[in-house]
Amino acid sequence: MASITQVAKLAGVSIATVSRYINSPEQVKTKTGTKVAAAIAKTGYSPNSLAQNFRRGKTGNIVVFITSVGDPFLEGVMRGISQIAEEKKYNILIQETRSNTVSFDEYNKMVLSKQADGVILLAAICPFTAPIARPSESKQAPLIVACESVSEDLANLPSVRIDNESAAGEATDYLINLGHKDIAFIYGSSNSTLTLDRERGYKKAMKIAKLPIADDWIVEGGLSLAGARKATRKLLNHSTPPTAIFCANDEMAIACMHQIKTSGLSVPQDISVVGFDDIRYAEVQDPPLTTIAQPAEEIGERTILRLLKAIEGGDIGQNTEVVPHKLVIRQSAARPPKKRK
Amino acid sequence: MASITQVAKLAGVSIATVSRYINSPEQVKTKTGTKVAAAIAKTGYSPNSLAQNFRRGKTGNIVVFITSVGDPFLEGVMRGISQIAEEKKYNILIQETRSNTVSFDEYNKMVLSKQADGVILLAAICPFTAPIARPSESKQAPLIVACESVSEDLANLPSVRIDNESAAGEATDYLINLGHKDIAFIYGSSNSTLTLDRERGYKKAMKIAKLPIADDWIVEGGLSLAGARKATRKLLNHSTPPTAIFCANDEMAIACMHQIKTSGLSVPQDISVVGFDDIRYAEVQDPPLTTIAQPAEEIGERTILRLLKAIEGGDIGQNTEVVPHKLVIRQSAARPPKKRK
DNA sequence: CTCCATATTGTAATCGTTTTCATCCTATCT
DNA sequence: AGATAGGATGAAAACGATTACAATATGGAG
Repeated sequence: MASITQVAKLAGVSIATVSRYINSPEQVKTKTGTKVAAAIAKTGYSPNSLAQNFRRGKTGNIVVFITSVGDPFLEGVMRGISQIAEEKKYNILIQETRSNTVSFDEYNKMVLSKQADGVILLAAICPFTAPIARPSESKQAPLIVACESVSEDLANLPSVRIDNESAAGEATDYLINLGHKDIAFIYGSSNSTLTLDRERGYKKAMKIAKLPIADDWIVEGGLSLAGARKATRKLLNHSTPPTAIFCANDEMAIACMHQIKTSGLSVPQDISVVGFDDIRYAEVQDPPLTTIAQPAEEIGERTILRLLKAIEGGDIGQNTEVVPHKLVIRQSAARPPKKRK
Repeated sequence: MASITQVAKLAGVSIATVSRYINSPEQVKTKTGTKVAAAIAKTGYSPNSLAQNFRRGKTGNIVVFITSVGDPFLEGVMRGISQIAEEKKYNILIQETRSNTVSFDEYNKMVLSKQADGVILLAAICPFTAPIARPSESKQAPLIVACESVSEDLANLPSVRIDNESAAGEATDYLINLGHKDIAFIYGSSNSTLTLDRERGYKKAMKIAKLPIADDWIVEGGLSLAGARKATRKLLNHSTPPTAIFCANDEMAIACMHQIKTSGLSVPQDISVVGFDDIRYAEVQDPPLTTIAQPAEEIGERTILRLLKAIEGGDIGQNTEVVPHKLVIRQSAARPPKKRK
């Protein structure tokens, strides 16, 4: 409520002095400082950050877009992001996109209109609608993509992620090496390029192993528990059900395992399950879930470091930074049952 | 980059007209409108929201403080909040507090300094340090607490939540009615008043049933999987282990079940487990977790509605709004084993 | 064609800071 | 004591939008 003018008046100094006292106290004489401090205390003054931001031309905020809170995978990445941001005195704000379709332009505008100094797209399922003729094409706002990969047809956005395709290939190979031939795949959503990458990896591995890829063994799990359960039921009702199911993320794998057990079968004796992401719930499942681990915290750190470099005038680059993944072997996958059919 | 001045110059009109064209197009003649539109397109102009916010004196943002993304419980509450906010044209920003201790004053200042029009504290574990002599005591910023209850010694903050104490009592009663006498409790953290409420409910129910409350049957689970596993191990190693364990939230209950099974016992045949919150992972556990469900979405809606009323000048009130909870019975709790000792 | 009401546009003040530049003071050196 | 360097302060411009008010244009009625 109180403005700097009132503080200045009360302290008997000019507003410039008050401003200096706040932003660089060493510039003002101790004696004046105490007077100002007293006036601030008395008025309960707190700088109007709207005015500050306006004047300074920056907010000190970085907005991270996520699909929704409550996704355990985000935790590690956010930790990496927040730690660095805190050191560098930036404030992290998270915004949920939910099911809203947000175009690339809208993200860009967010920065152009100064609502944020930079933007991170974190595993956000968003149909990256190609930008309509961008006006000042030269000026790309500081924006970086984490975890998600970006469709080819769009600008070559800078990003940090694992090689989802290779990782999915490894997971599939693991199942193949265990002796599985009938391997199904539950993908997330056709909006999620990340999920599509994983599907590609699965298919490639199957093809290399010369194993059949039945169309009806690739089903959509909608990235949700309910969706994955339904998908699993569909697979179990198949005339020749698979002996292994590879799920595009852990959330779906957990639901998948649950559905298998509910149907009276056991994991991994009857059917093996492999997930992706290694969320914290994976290892406390029964059986503990075999999955692909992402270096979440490292991804977060690298992402924000590149973004900050861009914000502070450096070049963010156009390339995709690939970080290593790891297959974490637990107990949800084993050799296929001897007898079949 | 481009400012309203440049657009005005290019369109051959005054900045007032440009402003009007953007904010209330019906006030400007169609012909002028097209000129302005052309200029905007050409310059790629996007209003500087820093200037807008400054001038308008509000941001249109509401900040929700949470401890961390990745907590599945938050999902429902946030859905409720976001839906209403969207209708009312407010923007929801989430900020993680992590382990940082944030004082009440800091939240208050956030609004006073106009960074947000209002603040929601959502299940945020924060030591509500009492405000230091508040200056303009009269002016309480629009701030409301969701889910968490607030310690007595602090100002009577408005809040929306379930009756954690009663709910915990019901859960405990449920175990007692099943025939359990040796019931342990895993609490979250001594920082979390919400957890303390649940502990109180547990103790009260035990006392009413005249059952012993052994001190070493109340252990800290740290609100984490790892912490709860450790706590469970401690309970299992007890000279007379409990036949039932009530956990202050589902996350810990899931870890608790896992630890019990890892130790070669089974749930619920050997030990019953009950959780709290009914996060989405609860029902896909093996066995599905019996727990207390909160009407998360409703909590979110009520919270934001009250906050918006306060922002728009109404009175937010000082009272706690209590919404109904529900015991969800699944398969993680059963009668205690016949033989004991 | 003139006049008036109304629709449209322009001028300029304003929001609360930060910051440049000029001014004034103080202390040190000669 | 006088000169001067440098530290502390103040005056005022600037940031980019919104908006009250004034000015001008437009159109219809008489």
